[in-house]
Amino acid sequence: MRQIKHPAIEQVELTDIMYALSDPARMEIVGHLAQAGRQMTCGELDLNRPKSSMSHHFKILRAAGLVETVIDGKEHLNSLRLAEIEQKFPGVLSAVLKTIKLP
Amino acid sequence: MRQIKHPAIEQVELTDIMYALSDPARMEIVGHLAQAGRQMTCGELDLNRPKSSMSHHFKILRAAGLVETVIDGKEHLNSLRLAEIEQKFPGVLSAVLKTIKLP
DNA sequence: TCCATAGTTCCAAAATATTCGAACTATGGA
DNA sequence: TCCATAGTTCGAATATTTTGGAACTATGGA
Repeated sequence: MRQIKHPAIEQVELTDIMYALSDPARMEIVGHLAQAGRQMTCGELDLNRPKSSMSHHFKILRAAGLVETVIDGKEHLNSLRLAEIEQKFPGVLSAVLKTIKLP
Repeated sequence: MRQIKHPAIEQVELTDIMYALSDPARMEIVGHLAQAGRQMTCGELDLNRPKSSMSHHFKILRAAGLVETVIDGKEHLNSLRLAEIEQKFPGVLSAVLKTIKLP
Protein backbone atom coordinates (compact mmCIF):
# COMPACT_ATOMS: atom_id res chain seq x y z
CA MET A 1 0.00 0.00 0.00
CA ARG A 2 1.34 3.36 -1.01
CA GLN A 3 2.07 5.85 1.69
CA ILE A 4 1.92 9.59 1.83
CA LYS A 5 4.66 11.47 3.67
CA HIS A 6 3.78 13.37 6.79
CA PRO A 7 5.97 15.46 9.08
CA ALA A 8 7.07 13.81 12.30
CA ILE A 9 5.37 15.45 15.25
CA GLU A 10 8.76 16.80 16.37
CA GLN A 11 8.95 19.01 13.32
CA VAL A 12 5.42 20.32 13.54
CA GLU A 13 5.41 24.06 14.24
CA LEU A 14 2.59 25.83 15.99
CA THR A 15 2.65 28.66 13.45
CA ASP A 16 2.08 26.12 10.68
CA ILE A 17 -0.92 24.75 12.52
CA MET A 18 -2.24 28.27 12.97
CA TYR A 19 -1.74 28.94 9.29
CA ALA A 20 -3.53 25.77 8.24
CA LEU A 21 -6.47 26.73 10.44
CA SER A 22 -6.63 30.29 9.12
CA ASP A 23 -8.64 29.25 6.07
CA PRO A 24 -12.37 28.64 6.54
CA ALA A 25 -12.37 25.71 4.12
CA ARG A 26 -9.59 23.98 6.03
CA MET A 27 -11.18 24.79 9.36
CA GLU A 28 -14.33 23.15 8.08
CA ILE A 29 -12.49 20.02 6.99
CA VAL A 30 -10.90 19.77 10.42
CA GLY A 31 -14.27 20.31 12.07
CA HIS A 32 -15.85 17.51 10.06
CA LEU A 33 -13.03 15.13 10.86
CA ALA A 34 -13.29 15.92 14.54
CA GLN A 35 -17.03 15.61 14.62
CA ALA A 36 -16.99 12.33 12.74
CA GLY A 37 -14.23 10.97 14.94
CA ARG A 38 -13.22 8.55 12.23
CA GLN A 39 -11.32 8.39 9.00
CA MET A 40 -12.99 10.15 6.12
CA THR A 41 -12.31 10.16 2.42
CA CYS A 42 -11.67 13.37 0.52
CA GLY A 43 -14.96 12.74 -1.22
CA GLU A 44 -16.84 12.77 2.05
CA LEU A 45 -15.10 15.98 3.00
CA ASP A 46 -15.80 17.65 -0.29
CA LEU A 47 -16.75 21.30 -0.02
CA ASN A 48 -18.16 21.80 -3.49
CA ARG A 49 -14.95 23.04 -4.93
CA PRO A 50 -12.86 21.62 -7.75
CA LYS A 51 -10.90 18.54 -6.84
CA SER A 52 -7.61 20.30 -7.35
CA SER A 53 -8.55 23.00 -4.86
CA MET A 54 -9.58 20.46 -2.27
CA SER A 55 -6.37 18.55 -2.87
CA HIS A 56 -4.42 21.74 -2.25
CA HIS A 57 -6.11 22.25 1.11
CA PHE A 58 -5.48 18.66 2.16
CA LYS A 59 -1.86 19.11 1.25
CA ILE A 60 -1.55 22.09 3.55
CA LEU A 61 -3.35 20.28 6.36
CA ARG A 62 -0.95 17.38 5.99
CA ALA A 63 2.13 19.59 5.81
CA ALA A 64 1.03 21.37 8.97
CA GLY A 65 0.81 18.01 10.72
CA LEU A 66 -2.92 18.29 11.36
CA VAL A 67 -4.14 15.55 9.07
CA GLU A 68 -2.82 12.10 8.32
CA THR A 69 -3.79 10.40 5.11
CA VAL A 70 -3.46 6.71 4.37
CA ILE A 71 -4.23 5.19 1.04
CA ASP A 72 -6.76 2.41 0.96
CA GLY A 73 -7.41 1.13 -2.48
CA LYS A 74 -8.91 3.89 -4.54
CA GLU A 75 -9.56 6.09 -1.56
CA HIS A 76 -7.51 8.30 0.69
CA LEU A 77 -8.53 8.03 4.31
CA ASN A 78 -7.95 11.19 6.31
CA SER A 79 -7.83 11.53 10.05
CA LEU A 80 -6.91 14.19 12.57
CA ARG A 81 -3.60 13.80 14.36
CA LEU A 82 -5.33 14.93 17.50
CA ALA A 83 -3.52 12.88 20.12
CA GLU A 84 -0.07 13.78 18.85
CA ILE A 85 -0.87 17.46 18.56
CA GLU A 86 -2.48 17.53 21.97
CA GLN A 87 0.65 16.04 23.43
CA LYS A 88 2.92 18.55 21.76
CA PHE A 89 0.64 21.60 22.13
CA PRO A 90 -1.68 20.69 24.99
CA GLY A 91 -5.12 22.17 24.76
CA VAL A 92 -4.67 24.11 21.55
CA LEU A 93 -6.40 21.90 19.02
CA SER A 94 -9.03 20.59 21.43
CA ALA A 95 -10.00 24.16 22.32
CA VAL A 96 -10.24 25.10 18.66
CA LEU A 97 -12.39 22.06 17.92
CA LYS A 98 -14.85 23.06 20.62
CA THR A 99 -15.44 26.41 18.97
CA ILE A 100 -15.94 25.18 15.42
CA LYS A 101 -19.53 25.45 14.30
CA LEU A 102 -19.99 23.58 11.07
CA PRO A 103 -22.05 25.33 8.36
CA MET B 1 -6.83 61.23 23.64
CA ARG B 2 -7.08 59.73 20.19
CA GLN B 3 -8.39 56.25 19.84
CA ILE B 4 -7.64 53.47 17.46
CA LYS B 5 -10.49 51.38 16.14
CA HIS B 6 -10.72 47.76 17.14
CA PRO B 7 -13.25 45.11 16.20
CA ALA B 8 -15.92 44.36 18.78
CA ILE B 9 -15.41 40.91 20.20
CA GLU B 10 -18.64 39.79 18.52
CA GLN B 11 -17.09 40.25 15.12
CA VAL B 12 -13.81 38.54 15.91
CA GLU B 13 -13.41 35.36 13.85
CA LEU B 14 -11.36 32.42 14.95
CA THR B 15 -9.82 32.07 11.50
CA ASP B 16 -8.56 35.66 11.75
CA ILE B 17 -6.96 34.89 15.09
CA MET B 18 -5.36 31.81 13.60
CA TYR B 19 -4.10 33.86 10.69
CA ALA B 20 -2.62 36.53 12.94
CA LEU B 21 -0.81 33.85 14.91
CA SER B 22 0.55 32.13 11.82
CA ASP B 23 3.44 34.57 11.53
CA PRO B 24 6.41 34.02 13.84
CA ALA B 25 6.93 37.75 14.34
CA ARG B 26 3.35 38.23 15.45
CA MET B 27 3.46 35.13 17.62
CA GLU B 28 6.50 36.62 19.30
CA ILE B 29 4.79 39.93 19.92
CA VAL B 30 1.84 38.11 21.49
CA GLY B 31 4.21 36.03 23.58
CA HIS B 32 5.95 39.11 24.91
CA LEU B 33 2.68 40.80 25.75
CA ALA B 34 1.46 37.72 27.59
CA GLN B 35 4.68 37.24 29.45
CA ALA B 36 4.85 40.86 30.49
CA GLY B 37 1.21 40.88 31.53
CA ARG B 38 1.06 44.61 31.05
CA GLN B 39 0.74 47.23 28.38
CA MET B 40 3.78 47.57 26.19
CA THR B 41 4.78 50.15 23.63
CA CYS B 42 5.63 49.21 20.06
CA GLY B 43 9.17 50.25 20.87
CA GLU B 44 9.43 47.71 23.67
CA LEU B 45 8.07 45.06 21.34
CA ASP B 46 10.43 45.93 18.54
CA LEU B 47 11.82 42.92 16.69
CA ASN B 48 14.65 44.65 14.89
CA ARG B 49 12.68 45.28 11.79
CA PRO B 50 11.81 48.56 10.13
CA LYS B 51 9.10 50.54 11.87
CA SER B 52 6.75 50.20 8.93
CA SER B 53 7.02 46.42 9.05
CA MET B 54 6.31 46.34 12.75
CA SER B 55 3.39 48.67 12.25
CA HIS B 56 1.99 46.28 9.66
CA HIS B 57 2.11 43.38 12.09
CA PHE B 58 0.44 45.39 14.84
CA LYS B 59 -2.28 46.31 12.41
CA ILE B 60 -3.02 42.67 11.70
CA LEU B 61 -2.96 41.78 15.39
CA ARG B 62 -5.46 44.56 16.04
CA ALA B 63 -7.68 43.62 13.13
CA ALA B 64 -7.77 40.03 14.35
CA GLY B 65 -8.92 41.29 17.74
CA LEU B 66 -5.87 39.98 19.55
CA VAL B 67 -4.30 43.26 20.52
CA GLU B 68 -5.77 46.49 21.79
CA THR B 69 -3.85 49.70 21.40
CA VAL B 70 -4.49 52.89 23.27
CA ILE B 71 -2.66 56.10 22.58
CA ASP B 72 -0.92 57.72 25.48
CA GLY B 73 0.89 60.86 24.52
CA LYS B 74 3.61 59.97 22.10
CA GLU B 75 3.31 56.27 22.73
CA HIS B 76 0.94 53.52 21.75
CA LEU B 77 0.24 51.10 24.54
CA ASN B 78 -0.55 47.59 23.42
CA SER B 79 -2.20 44.86 25.40
CA LEU B 80 -3.63 41.42 24.76
CA ARG B 81 -7.41 41.09 24.67
CA LEU B 82 -7.00 37.88 26.58
CA ALA B 83 -10.12 37.93 28.75
CA GLU B 84 -12.46 38.76 25.87
CA ILE B 85 -10.96 36.14 23.60
CA GLU B 86 -11.00 33.53 26.32
CA GLN B 87 -14.66 34.19 26.84
CA LYS B 88 -15.50 33.88 23.17
CA PHE B 89 -13.08 31.04 22.34
CA PRO B 90 -12.45 29.36 25.69
CA GLY B 91 -9.03 27.84 26.07
CA VAL B 92 -7.69 28.67 22.63
CA LEU B 93 -5.46 31.63 23.32
CA SER B 94 -4.42 30.50 26.80
CA ALA B 95 -3.31 27.15 25.37
CA VAL B 96 -1.35 28.87 22.63
CA LEU B 97 0.33 31.17 25.13
CA LYS B 98 1.52 28.21 27.19
CA THR B 99 3.36 26.79 24.22
CA ILE B 100 5.11 29.96 23.11
CA LYS B 101 8.83 29.87 23.78
CA LEU B 102 10.27 33.30 23.31
CA PRO B 103 13.59 33.44 21.40
C1' DT C 1 -8.06 -5.13 -21.13
C1' DC C 2 -11.06 -1.30 -20.75
C1' DC C 3 -13.32 1.90 -18.01
C1' DA C 4 -14.91 4.64 -14.08
C1' DT C 5 -13.45 6.40 -9.73
C1' DA C 6 -10.49 8.94 -6.36
C1' DG C 7 -7.10 11.87 -5.91
C1' DT C 8 -2.75 14.18 -7.14
C1' DT C 9 0.25 17.06 -9.93
C1' DC C 10 1.13 20.61 -13.23
C1' DC C 11 0.40 25.00 -14.81
C1' DA C 12 -0.86 29.72 -15.18
C1' DA C 13 -3.83 33.49 -13.61
C1' DA C 14 -5.54 36.20 -9.98
C1' DA C 15 -5.60 37.60 -5.39
C1' DT C 16 -3.18 38.52 -0.94
C1' DA C 17 0.66 39.32 2.01
C1' DT C 18 5.10 40.95 3.25
C1' DT C 19 8.77 44.12 3.20
C1' DC C 20 10.74 48.52 3.71
C1' DG C 21 11.95 53.36 2.43
C1' DA C 22 9.92 57.83 2.44
C1' DA C 23 6.62 60.98 3.77
C1' DC C 24 3.33 62.04 7.19
C1' DT C 25 0.87 62.99 12.04
C1' DA C 26 0.71 63.87 16.84
C1' DT C 27 2.87 64.71 21.08
C1' DG C 28 5.92 66.64 24.53
C1' DG C 29 9.85 69.16 25.71
C1' DA C 30 13.47 72.87 25.05
C1' DT D 1 8.19 77.73 17.78
C1' DC D 2 11.40 74.19 16.71
C1' DC D 3 12.84 69.67 17.20
C1' DA D 4 13.10 64.84 18.41
C1' DT D 5 10.32 60.86 19.26
C1' DA D 6 6.73 57.23 18.35
C1' DG D 7 4.12 55.32 15.18
C1' DT D 8 1.16 55.28 11.01
C1' DT D 9 0.33 55.57 6.07
C1' DC D 10 1.66 55.35 1.29
C1' DG D 11 3.53 53.09 -2.57
C1' DA D 12 6.00 49.83 -5.11
C1' DA D 13 8.55 45.52 -5.37
C1' DT D 14 8.55 40.88 -4.20
C1' DA D 15 6.79 36.68 -2.50
C1' DT D 16 3.27 33.59 -1.29
C1' DT D 17 -1.49 31.71 -1.73
C1' DT D 18 -5.51 30.41 -3.84
C1' DT D 19 -8.08 28.83 -7.63
C1' DG D 20 -9.33 25.73 -11.18
C1' DG D 21 -8.75 23.31 -15.71
C1' DA D 22 -6.23 19.59 -17.85
C1' DA D 23 -3.41 15.81 -17.68
C1' DC D 24 -1.78 12.16 -14.91
C1' DT D 25 -1.55 7.82 -11.53
C1' DA D 26 -3.36 4.00 -9.12
C1' DT D 27 -7.03 0.99 -8.04
C1' DG D 28 -10.91 -2.10 -8.55
C1' DG D 29 -14.47 -3.97 -11.23
C1' DA D 30 -16.75 -5.55 -15.64
